[in-house]
Amino acid sequence: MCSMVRRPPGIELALLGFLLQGPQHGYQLHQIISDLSGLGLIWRLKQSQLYALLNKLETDGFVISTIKNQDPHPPRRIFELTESGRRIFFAWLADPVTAPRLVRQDFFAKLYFAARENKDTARRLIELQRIVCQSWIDRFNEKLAVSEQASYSWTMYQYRLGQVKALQSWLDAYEKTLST
Amino acid sequence: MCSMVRRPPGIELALLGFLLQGPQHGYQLHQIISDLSGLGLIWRLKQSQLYALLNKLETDGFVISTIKNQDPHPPRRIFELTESGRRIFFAWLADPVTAPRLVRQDFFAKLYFAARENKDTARRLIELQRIVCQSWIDRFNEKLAVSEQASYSWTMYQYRLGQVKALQSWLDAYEKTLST
DNA sequence: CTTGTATACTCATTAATTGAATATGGAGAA
DNA sequence: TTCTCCATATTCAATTAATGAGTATACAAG
Repeated sequence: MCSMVRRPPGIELALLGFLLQGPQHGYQLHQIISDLSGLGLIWRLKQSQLYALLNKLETDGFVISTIKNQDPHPPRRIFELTESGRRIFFAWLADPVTAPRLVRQDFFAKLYFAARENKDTARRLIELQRIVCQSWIDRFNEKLAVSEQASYSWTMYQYRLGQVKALQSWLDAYEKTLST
Repeated sequence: MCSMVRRPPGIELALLGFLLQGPQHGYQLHQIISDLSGLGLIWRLKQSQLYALLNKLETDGFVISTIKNQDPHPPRRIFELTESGRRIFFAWLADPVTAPRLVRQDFFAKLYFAARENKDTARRLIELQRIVCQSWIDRFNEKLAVSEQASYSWTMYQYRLGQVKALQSWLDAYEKTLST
């Protein structure tokens, strides 16, 4: 029974993010999060999955739902962000991701919401992520230094170093577009 | 009951790969696959998970297990590759991965076994992956061409393009080390 | 008048993951 | 010696997650 505080995965935080605009029902949220010009590029989830996530968020107290009858239309379950949900969302938004493999989905989800907030929020996120990115570069360089040249791990770290360097370039380029 | 043929995930194929060397028991396989200078850099799995995977592989007929008593030591369950298992492994090994997100784990697992086979196998894999990688670059360029500049999807594709280009550079560099 | 699609959510089943349980031998410390 | 800790080797029950189908209505198009 050691429940502690669950750290919801990025996709749940994204759900919270969409509820900032105001209460929504599940079906609506599913459409929004599946939008192929937005987070649909990052995650795809089935309806039943989405409702499961919303249930968890409600158990954690990050959202509350109320049934709203729309007779004769099917009744809607409206989800609303709680104060606790708002807090955890902004905490998540302010933090860079801690591993390169989280960039593709989690970082870009954060960026999505940061950019929709305002340029400063986006800039702050990029700044922090740049620092973390630099630490990855340093770490991989250290790993390379202690790996036998052309060994499997050396080869692998060469690749990973290349990936994080490409990320760094991208962060630089993106930051420039924000300064205008 | 539409079972069809299950396409096992990369980690199961890796298990088959380790059985090429000869029959092994689960505990041994767990140690081998967890080796931090090998596939342990890519995947980490718990013992109980490993046995679950082996059970699936046996159901599919890719391995067969026999119990071997080692009294008074705990009995071992020895796993052996079947002909069908060997076939599916080499088919997997010969194919490049079909999506950028599969490079980090699946492609590098393939490379691990390809390189341990011989240089030609590795070279063939790299060659094929280069072709696929080029197609990713083309695709992202097309996406960029039809995306509104500085839109979210444009931004995202810029990033993805950078990543696959870095992969391409790495493939080039790695291929050169093979030619010596 | 019929077919198809959009709305809106639930549920039972299957699949995957987890941590713990089991049971023994051997190494090293006290 | 005796105690403790770690390595060996696998299984299992229990929790969690994922999937597809089911339900039921409205509305538009053909």
